[in-house]
Amino acid sequence: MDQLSGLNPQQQQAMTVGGGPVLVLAGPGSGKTRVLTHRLAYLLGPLGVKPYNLMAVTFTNKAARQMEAQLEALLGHAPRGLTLGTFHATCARLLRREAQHMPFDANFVIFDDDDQRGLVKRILKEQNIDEKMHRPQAVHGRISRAKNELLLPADYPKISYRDEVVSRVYERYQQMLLSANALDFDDLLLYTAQLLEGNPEVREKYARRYEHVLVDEFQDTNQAQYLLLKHLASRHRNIFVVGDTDQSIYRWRGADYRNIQRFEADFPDAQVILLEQNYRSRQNILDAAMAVIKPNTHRTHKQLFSELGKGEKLTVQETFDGREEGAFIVNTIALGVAKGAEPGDYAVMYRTNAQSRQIEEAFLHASLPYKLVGAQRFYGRREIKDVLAYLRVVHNPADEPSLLRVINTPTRKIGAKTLSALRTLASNEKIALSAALLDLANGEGSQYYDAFSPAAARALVSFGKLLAGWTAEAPGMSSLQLLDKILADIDYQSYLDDGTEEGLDRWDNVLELRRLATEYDDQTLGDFLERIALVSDQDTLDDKANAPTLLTLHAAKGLEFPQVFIVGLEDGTLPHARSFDDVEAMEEERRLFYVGITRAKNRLYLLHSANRRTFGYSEPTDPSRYLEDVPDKLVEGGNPVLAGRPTRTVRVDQWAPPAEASVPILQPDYQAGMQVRHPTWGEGMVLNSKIEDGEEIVDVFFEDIGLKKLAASLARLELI
DNA sequence: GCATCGGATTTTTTT
DNA sequence: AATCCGATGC
Repeated sequence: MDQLSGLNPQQQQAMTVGGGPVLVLAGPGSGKTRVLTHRLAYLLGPLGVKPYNLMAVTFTNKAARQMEAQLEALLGHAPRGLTLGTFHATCARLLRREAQHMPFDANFVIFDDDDQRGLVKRILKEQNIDEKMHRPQAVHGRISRAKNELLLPADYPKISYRDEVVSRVYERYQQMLLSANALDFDDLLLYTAQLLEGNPEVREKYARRYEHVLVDEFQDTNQAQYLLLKHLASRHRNIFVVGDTDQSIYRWRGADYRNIQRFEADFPDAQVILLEQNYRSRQNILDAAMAVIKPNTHRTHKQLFSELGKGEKLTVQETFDGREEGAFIVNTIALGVAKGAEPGDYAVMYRTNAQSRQIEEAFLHASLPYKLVGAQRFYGRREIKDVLAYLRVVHNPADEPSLLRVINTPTRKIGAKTLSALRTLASNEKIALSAALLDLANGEGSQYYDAFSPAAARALVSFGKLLAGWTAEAPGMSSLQLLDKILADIDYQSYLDDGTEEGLDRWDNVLELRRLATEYDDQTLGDFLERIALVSDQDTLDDKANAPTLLTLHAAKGLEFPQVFIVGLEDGTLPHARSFDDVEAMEEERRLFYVGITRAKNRLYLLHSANRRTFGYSEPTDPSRYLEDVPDKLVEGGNPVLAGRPTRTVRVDQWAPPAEASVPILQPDYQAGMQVRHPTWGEGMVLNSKIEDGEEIVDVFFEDIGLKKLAASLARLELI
């Protein structure tokens, strides 16, 4: 295999550079991921490094999976034993392995956002702190920030009264997490960094093991991540990091692009390699990107260049309001598709998740399918959280928040009063709530039975029996079997089915979770739960569906699309109003815009709307100040935002739908004669397929049950 | 113990 | 606009 094939000289240099610290400064589209994968292949192949001695960290699981696949293609086989994953997943694995050194045990659960906020809330209540004055989210934000900066509760600076409160809550928060045998996202990094810092034996073990450490998106590492990398590389000093300060967009969660400077200071012998050639975008797009990022301070200019030609000019368009913005997008896509573009070529990017709704409505209205990136949308749902909470309690009985969530869902007549009695009992006996419940499962034989009123005792006993049953059977069951048993035991389907459409939707979501469990059925319950806790938004992206993608600018990092819309380019939205009074935050907003621009390969649409609705009120807006930095000559018809030009608001509503747009823009994926397999009905033959209301409807003849009409997007058909 | 209603509050971005 | 919270009534 010629490993050097297809790489430019700088990329080759990065791939084959000798040992020691290496810093690759890579502009957008310069083939960062390619370089990382090729370097891994180079180390594993020609240099003969064992997979076991390599670590590569990425920011999303998707990126990790992509690298894995490319690596397999380069090597001809899948390397076994390679440490490749996100920071969080890698740390979680390490902590489980080293749990004997930690104040928690190996089957800890990972608390998500909701759990974290819920915990803070409980503490605020417990300590009689006014939630109005100290918003749970804000308090948690400060705690999270402290952890990212390696500040422990004891070291938390107490300058103001607010600090005093945060510090008190922080301390209790850590206690409560430990007592639930739980870690939050930040803990995964913090504890790992602490372990490596404080325990020389463990540090040596891993520092010896990892002969090479490779890091993607280095500009978005925080202090905890930096410290742990430093320790991991302390023995061999072969640390290879790739980053771009201009794409640093996670300052608010502790990321510190100054880590790049820190790296150069800590490793003065670091070799620096610059990747400037862009293989993604047309030159017009790169010129716009450079012009937009230029006003930022403290940056070294990168001359982005492309050999793909100038390409088409950009479109800067004002619409009347958000509704028309959606209509403009949908019309433009319909027109483009009618002229031969693929629906999947398009992406729509926005600053805040709330903006997606109106865009979705426009797509729904036009019966156009779309893909929405965002894991939270699924995993944050009540029914999903409920079911996961059951699994979590069985996996880790110490998880009190989950226990409290499920103990009365569906309702079992265990209300506030009974709960507080149970709590009192548990704290008097110094046992966990779950332990008390498991004992109560013995009915009248339980030593705790008489501590409750007869009705309360009965309710607790029956729940205790359920819990005891699951806990006893779980070890011999797969996640899927356990899930099914729980769903059946609590009759969750009838609980959800309240006769409304929404109830059915909720049950569908549970079935979707069940499908996910099927995928991970060969893994342990702990792996399954961890997997779910650490999914990133990008991980939910379905590459196969040929439909436009809707996503936030943050979620767009690392991705590319032939045609890109960046919408809501108004002062207050991008830059976001919350950033106005902070110079650094404003620079980050600009970088966010830059990241969005550089996602586009061929065509870029910049949209702003004269009126924007927030909190239910529609208000006039000003175009984003960043639009003024887009050079006149790069924009079709000139940049309308520049002084002296009349605005040209289109009223899309009044457009006659373009004739071409009425052509169905979906092409059937199936055609008559194809052999397919359905998960329940087995093999069959496609008799016909057509597009109806934006859905592909396939007629399939199954041997056993005959003719069925199926929606291609829902039935999980598999081509044979 | 549970359902309903009205009012307040919310939106930045995510592993 | 949508969700969350607390108070009220059953």
